[in-house]
Amino acid sequence: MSELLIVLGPTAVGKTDYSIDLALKYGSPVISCDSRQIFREMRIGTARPSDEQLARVRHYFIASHSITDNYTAGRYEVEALSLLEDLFKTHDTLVMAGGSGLYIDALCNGLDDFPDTDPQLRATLIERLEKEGLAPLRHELRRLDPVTADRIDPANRQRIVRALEVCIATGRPYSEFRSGTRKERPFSIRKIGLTRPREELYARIDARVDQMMAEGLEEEAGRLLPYRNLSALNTVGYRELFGYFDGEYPLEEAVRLIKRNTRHYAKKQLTYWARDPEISWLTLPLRP
RNA sequence: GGUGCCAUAGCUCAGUUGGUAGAGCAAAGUACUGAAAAUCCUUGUGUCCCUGGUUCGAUUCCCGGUGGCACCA
Repeated sequence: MSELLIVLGPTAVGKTDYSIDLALKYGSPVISCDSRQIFREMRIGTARPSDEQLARVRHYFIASHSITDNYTAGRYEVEALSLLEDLFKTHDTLVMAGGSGLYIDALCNGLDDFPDTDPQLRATLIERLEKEGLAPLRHELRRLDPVTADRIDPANRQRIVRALEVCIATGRPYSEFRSGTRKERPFSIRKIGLTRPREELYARIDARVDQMMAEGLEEEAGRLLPYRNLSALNTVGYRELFGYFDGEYPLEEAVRLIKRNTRHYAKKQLTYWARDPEISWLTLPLRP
C-alpha cells in the first residue's frame, strides 16, 4: 500500500520544483536524498531550495547536519529508513528527491553490512598513501583480498583505501561482506528520472552558476575555507574557489571550472542511472 | 597597391627531410556498496583552404587564387 516516489535526475534539471509540486499533490513532505544539501553550512553552492520553497512543503535532510559530522551513505540509509517508517504511519505516498545515486541505492536496496571502521585507521592509511604512494597499499590489498584487488581499478586510491580499511579492521576480506543481495523494504518504490536535452541542461547549469556567484558563493566559500579538508567541502563550486583563494588562477577561471565540472558531474549522474531499469524517464519541456 | 608571415580536429597549435597526421583544452563514453557533487578508466577520419604543376605518390615542394595578420606606401 505504502509507496515511495523518488524524483531523481542530473543537477540543475529541475528536481526541486517538480518534487514540490508532486509533494503538494500527495500531501507529502519532500525527503531529500542529496549528499551535499544535507549540510547546513553549504547553502548557495549546493543550490539548496529557497526559503519560499522550503516554506511550501516540509523538507527533511536539508540543512539537517553539519559538515563536521562526516556523514556517510550508510548513515543516510539508517536515518532515512527510520524516518520513512515513521511518516508512512500517516501517509500512503511519500515523495523523495535528490541527485545522489549511491544514497538512493542505499535507501532502495540497502548497503551490505560492513562493520564500522575506526576513522583513525583511514587517516593512517591516507598518511601512508601520501608518504609511500599507492603501490604498497595496492599490494597489501592484493594479499588480503585478491578478489577485490582485481575488481578495483589499480589507480583508484579512494576505493583501495576503503577496501583495505575494512580488511584490516575486520581481519576478513572486503569481498566477503559483499553479498549483492537486495534488502526488502516495507513499501513499494517508483523512480521518476527527470532529464532534458543535453544542451538545455548545460545552459541551465551555466546560468545557475552565474546565479550562485551573484548570490555570494565567493563569500560563502571564503567562510568555509578553514574547513576545506573535510570531505563535505570536496565539492564542485567550493574546491574551485579554494584554488582561486590560493592564487592559482583568477576568479573568472574559477567560474569557468565550476561550470565545466558541474557539467561533468551531471553527465556522470546520467551514466550512473543509465543502467537502472527501474527508472521511468521523463524529458522536461522548455520553461515557458 | 607592394612585401612578408599564416591557413591542419569544435578551440589553440605541433608535425610529416614527399608515403593521407597528433598534443593540450573542449567534448563524448565508462566503472561504481559507508568520501559518491567523491574516486577512477577509455575515446581523435580531420575535404591538412582552393585550383593547377612536378612526382609512382603532394597535406608537405612549386605557380596561381582566396581569406586572415603584420609592415611599407
